[in-house]
Amino acid sequence: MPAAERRPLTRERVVTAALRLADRRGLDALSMRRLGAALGVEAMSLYKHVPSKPALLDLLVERVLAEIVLPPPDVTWDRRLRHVAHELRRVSLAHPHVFPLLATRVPASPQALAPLETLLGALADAGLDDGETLRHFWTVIGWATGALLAETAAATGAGAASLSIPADLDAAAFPVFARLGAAIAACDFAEEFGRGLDVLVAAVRAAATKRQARPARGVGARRRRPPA
Amino acid sequence: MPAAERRPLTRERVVTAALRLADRRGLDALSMRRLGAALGVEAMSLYKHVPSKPALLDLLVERVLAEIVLPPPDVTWDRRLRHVAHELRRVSLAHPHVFPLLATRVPASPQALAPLETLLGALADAGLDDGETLRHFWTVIGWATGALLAETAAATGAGAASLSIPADLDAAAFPVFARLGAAIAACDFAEEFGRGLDVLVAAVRAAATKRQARPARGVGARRRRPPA
DNA sequence: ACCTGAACACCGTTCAAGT
DNA sequence: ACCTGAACACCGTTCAAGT
Repeated sequence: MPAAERRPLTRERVVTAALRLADRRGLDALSMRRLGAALGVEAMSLYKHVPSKPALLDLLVERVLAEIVLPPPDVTWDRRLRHVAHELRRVSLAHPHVFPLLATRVPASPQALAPLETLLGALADAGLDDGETLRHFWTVIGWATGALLAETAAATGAGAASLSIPADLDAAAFPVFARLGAAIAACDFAEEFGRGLDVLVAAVRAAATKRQARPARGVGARRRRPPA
Repeated sequence: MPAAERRPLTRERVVTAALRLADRRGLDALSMRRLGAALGVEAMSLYKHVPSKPALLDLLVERVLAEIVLPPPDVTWDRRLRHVAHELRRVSLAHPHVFPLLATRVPASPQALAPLETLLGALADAGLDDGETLRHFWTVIGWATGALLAETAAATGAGAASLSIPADLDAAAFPVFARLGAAIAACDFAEEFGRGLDVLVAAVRAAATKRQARPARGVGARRRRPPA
């Protein structure tokens, strides 16, 4: 193993090396000791730049989310929504071993929050009120999380394709399952991601259209704000 | 700590004790040594009943999913869909520390697969073709996974509410985020789960209606007119 | 002031030795 | 045949001692 360059250790270098280690050898291989070795340093030196291992995992999440390229702000809301979703898919597949962390830990830095703001903005611009915006935000985020958890698990070969038909499945007790078995096994993740997005964009459009047909009723419009 | 009963150790007792330990003290506290201690036995004795710790975690997932009560088969498809979703939410909140495992590991036993079969059956009965059934299946599963990951994280106090506004958020750079901050913090998970379900049921209904309005086209078969 | 060796309190798992 | 003590190869983290 060639000694790592003697550049001074920084938080950025630590996170970069951690991401590389996780990408190459999986999350289980990411130990403080191994990470130190990859940087040509003792494990204990890492604690100068990172408070703890959980904190390092949070930094990993922020780093990956920061790789998302935002859409130009002047395109239609549905293109912005699709853009963010596809970018999330892109960076997730670039770091499939890390994805379970993305699904589990919440980012706090502005860079990691920016894609979420873009998504919220797209939904608001679709014509949803605040409550509907939040609701559809959760639906999109939740759907993407679940879909990508399945796809990244398949990519790492770890947890099977998130739904595989056991060989000894009782076809009489599980008729639909048995019928769809082939379709499940042959699932084209890329196409399914696009079609799932179609379903959700259509749902947003339907909600917005319905709202437009209704007499306008803002959130809290009935209540009067107390004077500041 | 009272010595556990001297009943003979079985796989079932091991899984039960593991679930109780994870529920009470969190997943991090579930070590083979501690689990052995809870059963009044040495850690190494567990390996007689369970091949490894990852295998034990899989058994934990199966146990929790088996707690789902299936709907009666004779109710409408949308009630069956809602029933399964609400049951998944119920058992998830009964074991919030275990939920990250549910989102990450795929069940294989018939008992754990039964709720999925019910969900697939409901979608097929809604009038979707095979491809659409699978697509909406993923949408529902993905959405529920994401929503419950957020809710269980909030319940364990672990990862914040999956979306919290940092105190120092730049309101100018994150206008929608800042506007929705209060609504996010006050989110009523139970109501939001129901409304998210409404969105997805409506999406299924729309797809089914659209299909019905289309000239019938079976999977891989051109429509053939029955002789008049 | 920075880095680190040794140490502490743990892990999952193996296996030879006990009963 | 079953159980287990000791051991192996690791963990994350602390801290006093070195430079």
